[in-house]
Amino acid sequence: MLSVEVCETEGADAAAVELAKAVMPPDDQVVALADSFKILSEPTRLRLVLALIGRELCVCDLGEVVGASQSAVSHQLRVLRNHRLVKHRREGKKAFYSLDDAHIEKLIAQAAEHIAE
Amino acid sequence: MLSVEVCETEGADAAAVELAKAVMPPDDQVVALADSFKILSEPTRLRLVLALIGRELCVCDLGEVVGASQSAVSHQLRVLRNHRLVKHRREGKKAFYSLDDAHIEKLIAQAAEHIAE
DNA sequence: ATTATGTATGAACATGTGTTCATACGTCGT
DNA sequence: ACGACGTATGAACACATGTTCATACATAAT
Repeated sequence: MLSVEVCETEGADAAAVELAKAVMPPDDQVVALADSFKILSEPTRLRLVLALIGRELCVCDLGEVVGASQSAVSHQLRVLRNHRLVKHRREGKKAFYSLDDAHIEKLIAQAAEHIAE
Repeated sequence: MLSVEVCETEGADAAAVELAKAVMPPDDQVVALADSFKILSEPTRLRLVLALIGRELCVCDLGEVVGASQSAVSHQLRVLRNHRLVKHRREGKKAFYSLDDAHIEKLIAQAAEHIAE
């Protein structure tokens, strides 16, 4: 049976190991979960999301709010877009972005509590 | 006054920009928040945390559960330790790790909801 | 003391990723 | 059609980071 090397000592809590293995989500779910966290793990992207809480902003304005270049903002917005965190609407030359995921704000609030420790 | 280049058009919603700037948390808080997310953004670390929910495991057993080498596990455990996400207890040759942050499980649960989309 | 097991750590390496630069695309006004 | 402004995108570059390898440290047994 597939089994990585375990502690040679039988002292290793085999029962706990089996339980942990049983509860561990499948690979793709873990990766997907990690990806979700990764999106908010970059200051620029996190600022973009924070800036969009409660309002709608165009790319140019987002650049000023988060203090990043137009190109950097556009690149990161694409990442957020691909992960369905934001949506955009075109009005003339401008593109207005807004949040597209209701869970995000809760997630951030939850993490903020963790920070407060 | 400090002000990055804004859209030349006055069409840019100046009021929204000011509001967004006002609400934006200070730099160090944003970075700290991003760091929190970053910790859980790597599959191996996330698996370690998931494995430790509800139980205590030694380094060796953790290696088997998450499917990583002893060295990799130890390195990542140090990261989790430095951020106070896990604590460890020594018993003989073994080092038993357990979660040290009550918020984590809620954070993960919250993110899991986001995944379900 | 010496050996064996479990864990920790530093260096090297490979990889992923965020920014900048240059440029292309789209829309509006003239 | 042409120019100006806002936005998007690809390539290159710099940098952060996760893994492996080798090795050191700690504890227990002989």
